[in-house]
Parts: sequence; C-alpha cells; structure tokens
Amino acid sequence: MPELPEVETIKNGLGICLNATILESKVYNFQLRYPVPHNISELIHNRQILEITRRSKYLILKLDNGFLLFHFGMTGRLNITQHYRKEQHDHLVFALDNGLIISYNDSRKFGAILWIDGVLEKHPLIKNLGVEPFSTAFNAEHLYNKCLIRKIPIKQLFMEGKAVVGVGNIYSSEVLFDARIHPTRLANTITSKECKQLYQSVQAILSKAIKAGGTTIKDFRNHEGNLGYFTQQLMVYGRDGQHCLLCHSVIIKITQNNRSSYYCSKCQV
DNA sequence: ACGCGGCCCTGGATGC
DNA sequence: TGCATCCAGGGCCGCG
Repeated sequence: MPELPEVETIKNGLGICLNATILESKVYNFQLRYPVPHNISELIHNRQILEITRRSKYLILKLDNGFLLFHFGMTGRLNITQHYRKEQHDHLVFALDNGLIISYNDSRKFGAILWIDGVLEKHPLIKNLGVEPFSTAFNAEHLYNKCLIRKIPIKQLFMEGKAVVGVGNIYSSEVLFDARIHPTRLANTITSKECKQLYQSVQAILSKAIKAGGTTIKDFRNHEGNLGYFTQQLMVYGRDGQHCLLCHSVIIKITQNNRSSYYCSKCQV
C-alpha cells in the first residue's frame, strides 16, 4: 500500500497520541518481514511517545528509551480506536494512557515492526536510504548528479529509493507523467532542465497526494479506516486503455522489473 | 553495474 | 459453483 504520502497520512492521524504513554501491549504474530522483537512488549511498556516522525516509508515513534518503527509493506495499516476488537491480521496492539488503542494490521505480512536503540541513522535499514523529497538536500542538481551516473530506466531510479525516497510504484508513474518523461528513458539521458522539472514534479505530486490523504487502490486506509482521495487525481496509474486527460491519446501499461508502469503514448518522451 | 527473476504472504478479481 | 491463474501501493537477495 503505502508510499510516502500514505505513511505521512498515517503519521498525521497519529498526532493525537503524541506525549501519550504506552500501557499494555500484545503481539499476536511475530513473523513479519523481519521477526518482531520477542521482548517488544517489555521494551515499550510505560514508555512515553516523545515524537512521531517519518523517514522514507518508515513511521517512527520516538519513545524515551528508543525508537519503535513501522513499515507497512503493501497492505499494512495502523488503526486507532477507543473500543478494540481483534481483527484478522492484527499483529500488534497497544493501549495508551489517553484511552486510545493502536493496532498494527497487515494481511500480507510484508511490513515490519522494528526496535532501534542508539542512533537511528546508523541502523542498516535506514543508513543507505536516499534523501527526503521535501528536504533541502533534494533539488534539481542532486537529482541530475544521481541520474548522470546511472544507466537504468528513470522509473527504476525512483523505485530504488537511493536518489530520493518515498516515490513508489504509483507516484513514479504520476511524477513521470507530470514531467512528460517516458518511464523507460535511461537516467543518464535526462537533461539538467528535465531534472529541474522532475524535481518539481516529485514535490508537486507528493504534496497533492498528502493533501488528499493518500491514494487508495485496494487496501490503503488511514488510521480511522477512511480512503485516500488522491485516487481521483491519478492521471495515468491504473488508466491503461483510457484516454489521456490532457491530449486524449491512449494510456499504455508496461512492465518494468515486474512492476506496472503507466504512461501517455504522446505526452511523454 | 545492470537486468532479471524469485521470494516473502494473503486475498480479490477474472476466466474456464 | 468450483478451481486455477493472475495481480497487487514494497523490498530484499542472488544469479549471470
């Protein structure tokens, strides 16, 4: 499910839990992408949530003794309720001293629950991530320098998350349409002018998607179980065979690295 | 370096 | 109705 805008949406929804203290918790299933730490319940017990942040597609709860991280894979969700009833695929549930109950649910189990004490940025899963799309480190020059040295399709450069993080399969297609660049264009053929446009498109598409509360294709729900409304603004993703909303040409679907890409046969070169 | 495929896992849609 | 097949917002690993 979640690319950056969806994780950001979940993060925003969790804001009401800032400064709350975690009471009891229960793990129903330890077998996710990585094993859930066996002592996670003891680690988070009676700990206060000091900050709620995001790095790439990781949601991070800073507690007073370490960091509790969630990754949502394809189908992960975080639900907040006042009256908890266990649902299928709930893997971790914890109660807060503000009366709210948070549950992590992931049917495909591609997500992860991690515990990090020490320096967050030194963790193996964090330290090699690309720059954040809304940080000053991400700009046209940065993107151009990353593109110059890579002879891979530009779509894959985004998917790698090494040049910039957070742009997954849906938003790669949307960003490339916005920038009028064909998904199979090799990164090292993208001009510096095009990189400036690409950089602007990344920020524009992601911020619109955050404003709309993310995109729901099948599974994504926010913390209240609501849909993401950026779906209605998708220009190419999932629209193969339909007409381009700008030029009326047909939208094409291709496969790159076993993932679907969508583009306008006329607008994008 | 790069392209490719497989794998983790569940469930919904589609087709025969 | 039932069964088989394909597909899905991610990401890691290994092969050639």
